[in-house]
Amino acid sequence: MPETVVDQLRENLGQFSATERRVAHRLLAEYPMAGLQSATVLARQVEVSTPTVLRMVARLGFQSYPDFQRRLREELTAQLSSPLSKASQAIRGGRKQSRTTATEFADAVVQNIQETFSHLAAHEIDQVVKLLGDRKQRVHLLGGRFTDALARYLSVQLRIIRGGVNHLQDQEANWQDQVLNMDHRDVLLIFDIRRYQPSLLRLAKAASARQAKVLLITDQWLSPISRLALHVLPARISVPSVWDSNAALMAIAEALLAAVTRNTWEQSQRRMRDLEQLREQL
Amino acid sequence: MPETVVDQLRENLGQFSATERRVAHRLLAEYPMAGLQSATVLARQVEVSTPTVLRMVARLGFQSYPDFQRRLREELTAQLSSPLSKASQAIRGGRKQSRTTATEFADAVVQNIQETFSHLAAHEIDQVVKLLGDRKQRVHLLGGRFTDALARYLSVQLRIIRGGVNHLQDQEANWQDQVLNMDHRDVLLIFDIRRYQPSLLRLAKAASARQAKVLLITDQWLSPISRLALHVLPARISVPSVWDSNAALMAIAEALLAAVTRNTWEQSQRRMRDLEQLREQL
DNA sequence: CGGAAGTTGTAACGAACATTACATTTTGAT
DNA sequence: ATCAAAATGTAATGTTCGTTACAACTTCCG
Repeated sequence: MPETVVDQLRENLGQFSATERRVAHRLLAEYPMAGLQSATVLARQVEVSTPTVLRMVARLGFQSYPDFQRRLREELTAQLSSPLSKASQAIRGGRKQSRTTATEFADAVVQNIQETFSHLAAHEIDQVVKLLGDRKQRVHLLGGRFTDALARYLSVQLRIIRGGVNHLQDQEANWQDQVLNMDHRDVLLIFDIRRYQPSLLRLAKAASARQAKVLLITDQWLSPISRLALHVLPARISVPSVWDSNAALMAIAEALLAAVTRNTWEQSQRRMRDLEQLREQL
Repeated sequence: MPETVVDQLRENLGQFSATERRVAHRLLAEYPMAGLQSATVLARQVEVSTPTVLRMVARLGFQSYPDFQRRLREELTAQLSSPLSKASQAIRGGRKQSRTTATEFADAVVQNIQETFSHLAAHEIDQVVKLLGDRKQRVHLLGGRFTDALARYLSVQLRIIRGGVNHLQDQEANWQDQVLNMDHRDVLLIFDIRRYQPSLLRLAKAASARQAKVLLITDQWLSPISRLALHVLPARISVPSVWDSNAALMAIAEALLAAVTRNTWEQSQRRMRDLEQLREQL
């Protein structure tokens, strides 16, 4: 027997019809506020008829909608009175295998991010942010087999707030001519985690030899590129899976982007406005 | 200017009449549950007439009792969503002096991931994992402007453990012929967060019309695609930055991949070995 | 004691709401 | 393709609720 309404919702999600499920999703997403409104308002929000909301609540086992709301309020006061409600809620979550493992996975990711940031040097971050925000520098990004998606992600975002951003495409042959043109005004940000790719090291060496500044985001065991890199930001990547997790790397990338955006807000804002105009014209 | 309803109640306690004060005391004692009930019920509990309750609420400056309740709900969600960091709240409030540090950013990301997974339904995850692991299904992935990097990331990983994985490239024109060939044996996994892209909705509609199964990973406000989607996995994306964070989306993607890999380990392992051999030959 | 100002409850009204029955549409199986 | 079953929306109904007007009551000052 499920204890909380959240559990009840999650357990019965499969028995609901498609439309009822949309109601349930809204309740889960905006819990518990969505359920404290009137059924009519809730129905309007998910673009469903009022009876559908009521049927869903009835299928959860409640005698009436007011009954359902009363239960929500009771739960709420109980939850608010205990300070560590959040943790216990996550633990109480569910018994099914996949959910337990999904939660364990999430816990591992959370721990990775916390450890990652607790080990990062503020000085290192500041320097990287400064370089990425410097309009006099050209910025090149790339990653390995799995991490290249991150390089792409960051380059797309960075391009919005500044020019001179270049994502080195996958074909190694294309890199060469671009490296040839590099000098001290170029910044090369590389994502590289195990198993470290020799091709990335070769590129880093070539760029470094031409006075380009190499920045590295890697795992805690440090890619060999770290020896050439001006700044190194290591992240934790271990999770209960055969694969490694790139979530902490992404958190770093996003934190960098946020900082760059904030530090160069006037210029960034201007550029974003121009882009907006350009887009409307097309 | 009092921020919360509690403060407002305490400040105006002196101006209330004796009976009104009893109402206020009840509200303070059982906050905020007492205020989420109907005015009539609340009046009955403190043995006061309904108009007295309404007069008190009016004296607090609220236009109507529903107004008052709305405010309570808003306060409540704000309180529930960020129990651990008052710091981040202060920043969102708009103090320019307190600079958002990388740690605060990381805290927000961590909280996002925790909330995301605490709201995910086990049933939903199971079904998605099942579909992604089903070799009889073809899997297509794509995302929006920023989230397409995630689609790419997941497709690269998924391709290692199973065939029939397709990442729909950015040019919208290229989608069309691929959608034409879709039927009930196709699964379309879409990443779509605000600002939701109309082109993705169009594609989802076309695919859905051809009986392809649409899976959606979105933000907590749910992309319009959610109406067509067979399964929806919502994530939290708010961080102290002008940008949204995709970290929780990535965590979901990685959790899915881990589960699929585990559930179909024999087949996956075989394929990975074959790939390894193939790579050595090249 | 008398009267005015403030306080509180009663009662009536209208709006919003939950609920039900029913018609329509969709789905799935044969 | 055809039909039964399920799902969903529409419309009508009775209830609860918030709101307002007004009368009864209290308090306090002359």
